[in-house]
Amino acid sequence: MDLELRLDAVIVAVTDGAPRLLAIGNPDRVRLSLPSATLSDEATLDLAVRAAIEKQAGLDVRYVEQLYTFGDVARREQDHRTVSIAYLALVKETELLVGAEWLGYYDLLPWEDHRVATHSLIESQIKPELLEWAGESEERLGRISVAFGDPFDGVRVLDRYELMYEAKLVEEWWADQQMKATSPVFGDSMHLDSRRIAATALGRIRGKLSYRPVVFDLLSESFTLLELQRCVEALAGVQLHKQNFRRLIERAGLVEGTGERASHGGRPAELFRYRSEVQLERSRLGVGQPYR
Amino acid sequence: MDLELRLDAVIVAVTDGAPRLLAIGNPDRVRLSLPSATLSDEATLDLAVRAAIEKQAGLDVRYVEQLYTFGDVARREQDHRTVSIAYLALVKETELLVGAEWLGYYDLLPWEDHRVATHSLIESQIKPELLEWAGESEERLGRISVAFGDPFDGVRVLDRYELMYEAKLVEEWWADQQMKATSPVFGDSMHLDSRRIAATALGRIRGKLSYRPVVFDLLSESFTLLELQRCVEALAGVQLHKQNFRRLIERAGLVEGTGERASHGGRPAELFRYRSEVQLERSRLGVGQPYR
DNA sequence: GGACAAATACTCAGATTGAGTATAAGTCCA
DNA sequence: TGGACTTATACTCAATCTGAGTATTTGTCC
Repeated sequence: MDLELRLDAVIVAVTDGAPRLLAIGNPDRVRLSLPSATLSDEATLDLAVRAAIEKQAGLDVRYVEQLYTFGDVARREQDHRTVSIAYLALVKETELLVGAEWLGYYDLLPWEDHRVATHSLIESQIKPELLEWAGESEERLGRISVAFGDPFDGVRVLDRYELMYEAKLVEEWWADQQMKATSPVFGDSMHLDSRRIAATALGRIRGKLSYRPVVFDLLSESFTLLELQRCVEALAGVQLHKQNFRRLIERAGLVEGTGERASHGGRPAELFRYRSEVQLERSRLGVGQPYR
Repeated sequence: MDLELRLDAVIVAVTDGAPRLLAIGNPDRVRLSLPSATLSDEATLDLAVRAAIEKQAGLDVRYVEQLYTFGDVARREQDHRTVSIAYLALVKETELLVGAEWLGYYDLLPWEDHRVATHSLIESQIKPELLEWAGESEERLGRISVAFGDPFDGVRVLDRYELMYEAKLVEEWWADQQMKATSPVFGDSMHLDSRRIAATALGRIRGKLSYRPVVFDLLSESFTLLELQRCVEALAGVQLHKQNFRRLIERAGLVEGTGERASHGGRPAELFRYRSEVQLERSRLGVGQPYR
């Protein structure tokens, strides 16, 4: 069997309260896909990924983490296996080279953003389709109730995407069958597995949020507590309770005031910076998830 | 650069209150290593791993999960890269084929078992060495205090192994330099990266314990609550408070009584079985960690 | 100088957690 | 046959954490 090894990267930034990921044009000119590179001669995989990103996209990578290795035999071409090691990278959004663009995460996965009235999208459009697909199957009904159930579990992004795929509710399913969709599909599609990998990445970020200080790799050097909160909310896809959020941040000792203040047309807020020393003090950090 | 792709498996079982992992003999006849296979023609990586394990070891694999993909250029042989996709598999311990054996996890990583008086091993033997290695370095001191600090964070198994490695406290460091150890080393060593991968696996299991029902893949069909607790304790490496443990198990609805009872020389306990239906009911399950 | 926007300060009930005490129901052996 | 011993099971309780508020301050912008 023919074998190919690639590195794929989900490069994430948060701007204007929306998480975005970097996508590049594709030979087929239709769908975008994740940036991808062949494995170079660097000593470690992490270094190879960083090098590839900095070369291809010219971005200053703050954080890199291995996501998952995908290696299914391609649905379309048998007798050929692409093993792709997917990485998650966090950056600050900047100007891009031509050929690349930022996609809104919630344009790809609209059912993941619960800051807005996504509830109705799920309840009135998605769930009926899913339930029809499930029929009497206990197994399917169970998966639906866990993935889309109440309380909504933000981390299960991949579970939800896979349900959508199996229920033919995303264009990728139809593309994999080399068909045109004949029933409604949701969210903007991407090339091959790109959207699935992006879903994996979002789930990972949401999971880490609560016990690792990942947000700070997406923010500027200094920020107000509200900006911090908005960034977390964008990633988690939920609105948080301001007072409780602050209580937590303070208790965790994650940030320190700079003394300066920023004003955006309200009472000016103090500017804070991340105290990177906490990594050396405490073990479990991060800006939890619930405290709605 | 020469490139090779392999599948490695950390096959874990819990017997007599001790977590164990499967190791196989090695050509060098000295150190044991993890079972490993080349990638076969199965449609997915998971299937390839299952097939390899069932063929090589004849075990009934209950659960399989991808761990991590390691791909550093070998420290010993330059110009050659082995990319190994490591998997975690959970089984019930059974008889083994010749050439394979069960290793006690805490023989490999003695500093991980806090059910016994490991505290003194760390405080009196390991920490002094680590501190000497750290010297004045804030970064090193911080890592030590987080990895070995109080409260002890069970999940950071890999962090601890890596500190031990960097501080030359495990035989693998010396082997990688092709030297004989001239200062004390801790735990039984394995071939190349095997022990590092094993450490990754234990960390993963401990992490999952609290939100996925992984224990049940290691237990028999029916078990007493104490057996369940002992199994969790073995993996977590901590002793738990019996009453609080039971309170949690009941609240979670993870198990149901079978009506039968088992006696081991005390008041007979009721036998329970895992309610696999919970997976379809609730989202966040598992048998938490703390409730000391 | 008022309307507005956001920050900051407190409060409070209910749930969760860590740690016990008390008692029941078996086995084992002298 | 009846302790001694083991383990199960039932409750209790204080401290803390969480979710959800209310009230007050301090700026900016017309």
